[in-house]
Amino acid sequence: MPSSINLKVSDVLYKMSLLGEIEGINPFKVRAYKKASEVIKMLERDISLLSDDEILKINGIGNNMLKHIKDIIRDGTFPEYEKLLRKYPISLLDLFTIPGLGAKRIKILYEKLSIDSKEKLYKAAKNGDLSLIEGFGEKIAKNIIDSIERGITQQKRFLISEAMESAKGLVDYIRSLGYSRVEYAGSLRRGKETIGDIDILVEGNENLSEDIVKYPLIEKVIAKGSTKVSIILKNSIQCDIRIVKPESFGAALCYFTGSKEHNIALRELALKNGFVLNEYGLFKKGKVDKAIAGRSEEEIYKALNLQYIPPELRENQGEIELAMKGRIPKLIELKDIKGDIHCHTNMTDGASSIYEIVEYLSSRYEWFFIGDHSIPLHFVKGLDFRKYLDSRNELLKLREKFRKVDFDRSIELEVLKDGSFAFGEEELGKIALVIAAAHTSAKMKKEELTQRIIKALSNPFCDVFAHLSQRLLFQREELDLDYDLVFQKAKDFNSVFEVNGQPDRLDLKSENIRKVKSLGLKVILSSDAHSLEQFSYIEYALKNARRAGVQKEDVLNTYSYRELNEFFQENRKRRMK
DNA sequence: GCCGTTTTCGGCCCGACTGTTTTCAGTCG
Repeated sequence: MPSSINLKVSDVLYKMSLLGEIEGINPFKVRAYKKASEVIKMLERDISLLSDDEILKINGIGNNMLKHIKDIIRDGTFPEYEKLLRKYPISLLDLFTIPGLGAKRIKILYEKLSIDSKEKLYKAAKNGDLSLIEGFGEKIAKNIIDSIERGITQQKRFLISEAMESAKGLVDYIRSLGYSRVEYAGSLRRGKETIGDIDILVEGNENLSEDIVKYPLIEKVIAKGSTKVSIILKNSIQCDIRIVKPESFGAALCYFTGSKEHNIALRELALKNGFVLNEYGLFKKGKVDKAIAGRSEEEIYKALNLQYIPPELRENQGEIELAMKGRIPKLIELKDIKGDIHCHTNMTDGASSIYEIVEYLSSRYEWFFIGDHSIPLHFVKGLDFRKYLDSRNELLKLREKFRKVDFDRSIELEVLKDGSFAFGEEELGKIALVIAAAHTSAKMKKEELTQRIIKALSNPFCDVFAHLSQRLLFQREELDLDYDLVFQKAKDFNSVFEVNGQPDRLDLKSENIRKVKSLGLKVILSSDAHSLEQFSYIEYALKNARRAGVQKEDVLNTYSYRELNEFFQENRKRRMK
């Protein structure tokens, strides 16, 4: 996980890049600051603990940047940055969040009208002061007013589920117009935790733009050309639709899937090999009329002598080097998943009855476990042991009727403040699958909290540990735990961590899944469904796991029902010794 | 400011769209 010092360094370098842009320094310097900011943000290890040599090994960081970084770690700033801060107010950077405003225009606004905040900008636009400046016409002023009034900024991000729903709606609409090849790209396709905007690719012709802007859920059309339409939907998600020809579809899909860093690395590799790569195809240098590849992504990677790289791995985090050596892992796929372990019925905070869930899942999976919260979570009617047993017996009776599928009752068992479980040992032995989780007392000291979790993991009956970090995206920070210590101890207990697919949880997050995998531990994916529709959320857990490079054999959902139960029984026995 | 199977200097991804113009700069992804 990025340490707070990494985020600080990354933030200062990013601000430096923006101020540098305003100042008008060499654009490649700007890019260097941005790139350094980016890689440090993604860095897993605490940069202040790395040696100079180790830092210099990071791609995008040279001697000058190293010096800046060390200054920032020590002083929180560095001389070149200070110099620009004396010249421009930091509040100027807020203006970058307004679409259509970049460094050049921001500088002019500041120098000519002393505008250094959204408030001043808004007033000036309303008063018509902007028209005093050459190059600022009516439309720009209107756009500024519009954006500020509606709070449309470029930094807003969305849960993947919200973005996916919007994307599917639009894709269906375009298909209904008679276009058959329509795909979403961008961070949605890469399965990122949160999504900034939606990218959609359509094989079609220029007539399509006219039809697209008739989509009823559009709030605003930003741009409309023959190959690109940009819109903002009513739920304020921006959506870029690209219209491409069949011979370019693969190249465009690759290009618009990104990430940007992956693309740049691919293009640089292409150049080294005497090719030019763009969204239309892969071309021999100087012969841009005839593409070597472009119809499919596979074609392009192959022509670059690379193994195919799944979208989830395209972050320029070493995947290109792996692909050169043919060592891209075969990632787990949806079809490998045989069952789910974690959901909620209407006995606690779910929407459906046990029967409805069995009926729904019996046609989808080979096996499944139906869970529920335990005491002492009274606010969601958590089950006591008696209720667990009774409802389990009710469930098991349904085996008669649903013979083709295996199922049993799990429980999301509360980890108490001292790390013990809400049920005693004798009771625990009678529970088919224990999913330990903490929902309360998060405000403990880091050391105490860490010990609490470790104690829970050491319990012989801790079959699975659910949503470890307790984060809720956009709402709640992750627990302040010593994660490395927790994972280290987890190795001793052969613990299994859940990868929760609720779009606001996605917990473990992919960085932590990677760590757990590297220790040789298994994970288990879950939907944590609270309604029938939410069982599909396991796909978000899957995406998260794929981004961590997880393979079929790392994931217990790929086991048969028998193998799975044997695994857990083995684990319990071993821990009791 | 970074980087090197063409390089320690001279490159650095590149095309689409908008707005304000009259041939293009700025922004964006």
